[in-house]
Amino acid sequence: MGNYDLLTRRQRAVLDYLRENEDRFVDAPTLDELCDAMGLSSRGSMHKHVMALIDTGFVEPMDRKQRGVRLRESAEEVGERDLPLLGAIAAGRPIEAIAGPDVIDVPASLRSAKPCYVLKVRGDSMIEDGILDGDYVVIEQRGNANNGDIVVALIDEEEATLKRILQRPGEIVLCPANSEMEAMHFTPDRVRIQGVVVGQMRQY
Amino acid sequence: MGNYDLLTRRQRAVLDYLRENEDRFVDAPTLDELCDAMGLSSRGSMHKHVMALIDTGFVEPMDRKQRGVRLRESAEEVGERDLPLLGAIAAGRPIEAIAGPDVIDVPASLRSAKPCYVLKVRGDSMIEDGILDGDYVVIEQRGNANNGDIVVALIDEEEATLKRILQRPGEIVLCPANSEMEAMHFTPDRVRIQGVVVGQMRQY
DNA sequence: TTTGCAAGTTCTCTATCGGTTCTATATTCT
DNA sequence: AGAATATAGAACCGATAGAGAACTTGCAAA
Repeated sequence: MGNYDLLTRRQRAVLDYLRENEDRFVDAPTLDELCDAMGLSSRGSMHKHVMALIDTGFVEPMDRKQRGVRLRESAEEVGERDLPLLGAIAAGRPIEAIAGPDVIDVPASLRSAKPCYVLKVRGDSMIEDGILDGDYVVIEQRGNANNGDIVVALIDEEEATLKRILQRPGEIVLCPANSEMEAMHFTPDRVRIQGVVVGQMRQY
Repeated sequence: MGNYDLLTRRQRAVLDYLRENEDRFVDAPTLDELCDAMGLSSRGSMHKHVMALIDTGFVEPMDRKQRGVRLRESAEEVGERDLPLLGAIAAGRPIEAIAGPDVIDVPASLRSAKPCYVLKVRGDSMIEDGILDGDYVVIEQRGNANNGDIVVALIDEEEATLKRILQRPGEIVLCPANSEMEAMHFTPDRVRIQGVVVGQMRQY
């Protein structure tokens, strides 16, 4: 997300105006309307400011789009460290929505630079790796993993599960960390990796 | 960070003014504004003072940027969420200093409102409670605990240990979560509670 | 399909702001 | 007295800002 400090005063003024009047407009405002609102008389000048806001990421690019011109606030108020809390993961079920906030604060040390999200763990299948029922795991979103990684895997496009992965020729093994459970063997086409655990948090 | 003693009186005055009025300015002040505030009439003179502050590292370099007199104060940037990382705790030894940063970023959800600090866990004594070697635990600093809490306990004013606590009349039991270890029994006068685990973090 | 207009894009030109660099002069301290 | 510190003021120039014109493009009405 853009850095507020990089903006000039006028750019900030435009941004502030957009934020404060986000709901006032049915469609996004046109450059002319913005000029009008801010006492300018040159569309070209306003265009320059808006481009600066697009460059810094505060405004959605509006390439050529006409009519109800796209000056939308891309900024969810998601702070830098808030990651989306997608839901709860339990072995053998789809990821399940949970009540409560849909973002969660994660320190930089527990996440990677890549896109991440958070899941709440249900069940004891990884208990011997110290992942308990109720823990939060930080997942780096990617489609591949190294052997030994703990991954979120989607089986038959249907069941999500959190397991340690072993990729062998023609076979993928998903290993629970619970001696009462069995490792599961699949053909590679049935398993899709959705992410890799990079951090974990527990509240007491 | 710059050395305050290297500054001349006037430079110090400017720095003090900047610090005291950091939030008064929406934008960083201009040299002229600073002159105005401090009763000078020459931009050039102020420029020289500010350059001195930049040289000593108190102010961000403002290469040609407009309104560029920005404090480079680390004070604000040390967020509220940094907690002191006191060291490593291993059963039966004093808390041990460790290399690396001495603070660590902890999200609000993993700490309490009371004073907290962080310890790095050494050893497997709490493994069955999902606290592994290398994990970070967030400790709320207090001298008492409820039965069943995981606490940092100081034994004989000497050995620190992380255990689940059971307080019984005339006796305190410290229970590891590791079936290969034995619970330890002490008379209450030998044990001092130093804090209670309220959060936990693990990096993968 | 054509056509007209609304609205985004790209220019140039201009004014002002504000950081930078000078020189010259004063003040303070050793 | 001489060095370090401060101040004033002028000249310079890049950055910011706005105006306005010309061009392009998408949408919709004719």
